[in-house]
Order: sequence, then C-alpha cells, then structure tokens
Amino acid sequence: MKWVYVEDIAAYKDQDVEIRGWVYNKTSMGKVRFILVRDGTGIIQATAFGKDEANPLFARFDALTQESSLIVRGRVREDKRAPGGYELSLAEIEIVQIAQEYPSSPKEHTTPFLMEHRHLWLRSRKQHAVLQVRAEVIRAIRNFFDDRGFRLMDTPILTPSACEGTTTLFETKYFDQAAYLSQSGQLYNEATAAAFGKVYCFGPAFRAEKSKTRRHLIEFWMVEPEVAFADLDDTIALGTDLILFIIERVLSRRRADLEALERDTKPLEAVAGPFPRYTYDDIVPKLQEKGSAMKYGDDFGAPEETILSGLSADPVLITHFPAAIKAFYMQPDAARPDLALGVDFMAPEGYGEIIGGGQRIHDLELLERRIRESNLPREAYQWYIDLRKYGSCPHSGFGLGVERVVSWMCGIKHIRETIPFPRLLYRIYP
RNA sequence: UCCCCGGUAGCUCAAUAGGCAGAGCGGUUGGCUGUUAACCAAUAGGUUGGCGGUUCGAGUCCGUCCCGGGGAGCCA
Repeated sequence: MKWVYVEDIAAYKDQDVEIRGWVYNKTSMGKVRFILVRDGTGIIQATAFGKDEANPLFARFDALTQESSLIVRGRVREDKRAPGGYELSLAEIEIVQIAQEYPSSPKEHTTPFLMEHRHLWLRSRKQHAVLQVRAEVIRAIRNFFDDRGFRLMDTPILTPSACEGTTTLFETKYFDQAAYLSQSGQLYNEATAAAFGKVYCFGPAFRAEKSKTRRHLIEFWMVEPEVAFADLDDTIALGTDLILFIIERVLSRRRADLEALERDTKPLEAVAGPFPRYTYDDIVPKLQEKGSAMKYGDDFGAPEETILSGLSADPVLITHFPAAIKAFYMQPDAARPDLALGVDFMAPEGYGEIIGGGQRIHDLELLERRIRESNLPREAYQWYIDLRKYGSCPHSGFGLGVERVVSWMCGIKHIRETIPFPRLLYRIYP
C-alpha cells in the first residue's frame, strides 16, 4: 500500500493508502471512533465503525494515547464533515510506539510551560504554521539573491576580535586564545564583495546583550547582502525589492498557515513601495510632535519605534543618522560629515527595525581615523583596512533579521515563536 | 541592570480576615453511531518553589534565595 502524506491526500481520493504519523487526538462514541492523525504535513481524521471486540483494530484503537506513533491504512474518502474535506476509513492500525502520558493537552497552557516543552510544542498547529512561514521566508530570501546573481559567501561564526563593543559579544576559548561568536558577517562580506561583486551571507548572529523584550533573541538569523560599487540609494532599492518579494511569496504560498494563525492579511497586501523615506533630521521633530521625549542625537527607543510603525502601511525608512550613534565603518554624507549614510527599515504594525544597513567607508585614511576614534585595536582590523588599500570602492549592504520578518508576516506578538529553539535571556533549555 | 507580577495535583486555576488544600481538563474504568478542546458516570492523583522566622496554628504574614512572566534600558 502506498505511503502518502496528508498534504497530498486529495490526489488519492477513493484509493487505499498508508499514512505514518502520530495521534493528535482521538475520541470514541461507542460504535464510532475517530483518530486525528498528524503526519507533519497536515492532520487527517481516520474513522472506524462497529463494535466487534474480536477485531484487533478496536483493541489497538483503545490502546492509543495522545502522540503515540502509528501507521494507519485505509481508503481516502471525501467527506464534508471532515476538516480539510477528506478522511480515512480505517482498515488497519499498526502501532509503532505507545506514547507515555503526554505532558500537554490540547487545552490552554502558560508561556513558561510551553517554553519548557518547546520540543513538543513544535507539534501544535500554530507553532507548525509559524515555522512553515519561517521556512518559506528563508526560501524566498535565498531565491531572491540567488536569482539576482548574488553569491552566497558563508562568513565565520568564530571570530578573533571584537567587531563592536566586547560587552555584547560571547567570548569562548579558541585553543590558547580568546574568540568571539559573530554578531554579523558584514566585515567579511566586504572582503568577499570585493572578490565577487555581489554577495550575501546567511547565518546565526549572537548578542550577549541582556535584552529582555519581545523583539530580541540572543541567537538570531540574519541575511546580509553586500554590493561593491553600490551606494545608499542602491541598497535601499535592494532592501525594498527583497521585502516586497518575501511578502508576495508568503501570501501566495502560505495562505493556509496565515489563516491558521488568524493573521489578517490585508496589512501585508497593502504593502506596495516605494517606502516612505525620512532623514533623521526630518523625523525627530515629527516624533517630538507626536509625543516622543527623545532629543536630537538620541537613538530611537521603544516609543519612537511605535510611532514610526504607525506612520504608514509600508515600512518607513530613516536615513542620515548622526554618525556619533552609528557604527565606526559608516560612510559620512559628503555635504554633512556629521551624518552617516545609513538606513533603517521600520516595519509597520509595531514590528520594529527589520533592516539596518548603509554605505561603508571606502577611504583608507578616514577608516583609520574612525578606528582610532572608536578606540578599536588596529591590529585586529588590519585585514579590513587592507580592503581600502587594494582597489577600494564605494560599497553598501544591509542586514535583515529573519525572526522579526517572520513575526511580522505571522502577526505574532513575541519573536520567540519564530525559531524552533529560541535562545532568550533567561532560557537556553531545551 | 532597574520596575511590576507570579510559583498550589501532569496542565489551567480556586482556597473570606491566618483555621480540615478544592474544581475543570488530562490519566484510569465503564457507557454512548459523527466527534473536532465531545458528552455522561465513577475513580486515582498534593513535600502549596527552597531555606529561615512570627504564631496555639502559615498556601496565606515577614526575611532571604531560586525559577519564570510583563515592561524599561541596552541593542551593526
């Protein structure tokens, strides 16, 4: 008998098939029995009628517990009463393992309990839907760059020096020396971009910050493109195209998952581009008008992100930040050297910053000066400085946080549900 | 790191003013031919997060520690 998956079941109407999976739930009415069988791709109801105690089918049915693994065989039948439109008329149950008493029921649970059982929580409908969307977002990102001639250049996770402040880095041993878990592949991207023109890296980033918010993970995934000879406007255009592409893919391919999450898709459908664009100088008075207490020269806090989120149905772009609050490698504006040619993309609906990027310094002397002013160890950056000696050119790129985009697509409140095993400030288990 | 909240049965929660620790779900047993978190009946299930204190008596009050949750700050 053919082993099939629930997501393909419609193709097997009125045929005998085999499904391998787990008991999502079961119920019995005396002479009619139902098993909701979950196989990883979907859930189908298997039904059996009768009350023949000699029939091993019924004895096996009775033995099943929640999340027991099993193989069911039977005929696929169209039935309007069944969710999904199809159910399986049971001919045979083969028990693979009887699950011990399952710690969670299909009823309500608190966040600490669910997080403690994250390895099992993944089996539930909503978590399944979120992670399907995540997989789609990642696939969309890879397709987007691969189809546009970008080369995937993996950057190291173990790095020899602090790229930014050491307080935000995880330190580990590298034989006899110290090493740090990468916060970003960007500096290495600048090297590969000079070798391949258009590159991207895609991997985990680690931050040892004691951030305890719904928008931060200690370990998160980031895609970072870098393009040689591209300026700030080029990188804004690229980021805009990427976001529109991701939304289109999720809407066209994961609509059923968005429905399972009760995500109102209208705000996603409304995102069109080009995205509204403000300079830092323009946006600060606007924020102050709307009640923000920030002063010129401050970075955005949570209240500012909320106001920015409400300005448009599209993501809102902020450019030309004061150089003092941005990273050392940001290219200053030619006309206003106190401003950096950086851009932040703020997602609508309160999902915060999803892209941060900009143009990098390509002038040797300027970069050396900025490294000195930032009190960074010159030796550690020698290779990075070299890039400005040998065929330097203007270049730009950005980083997009995968989990924040997935949160936004799914319309879920907390970023911890957008990755199978979130690393949080007070949680590293499971 | 700071502010706020919480920890009682496997889970979700009750327990007047300090006075016998309970219910629903889940488990088990039985019943029921269309259930979707079924329903009906019965039944088992407890070191009230740890330590110390006040009291005739502490789940409840006090101290302290631990573990979580919400928010702020921090945050290429």
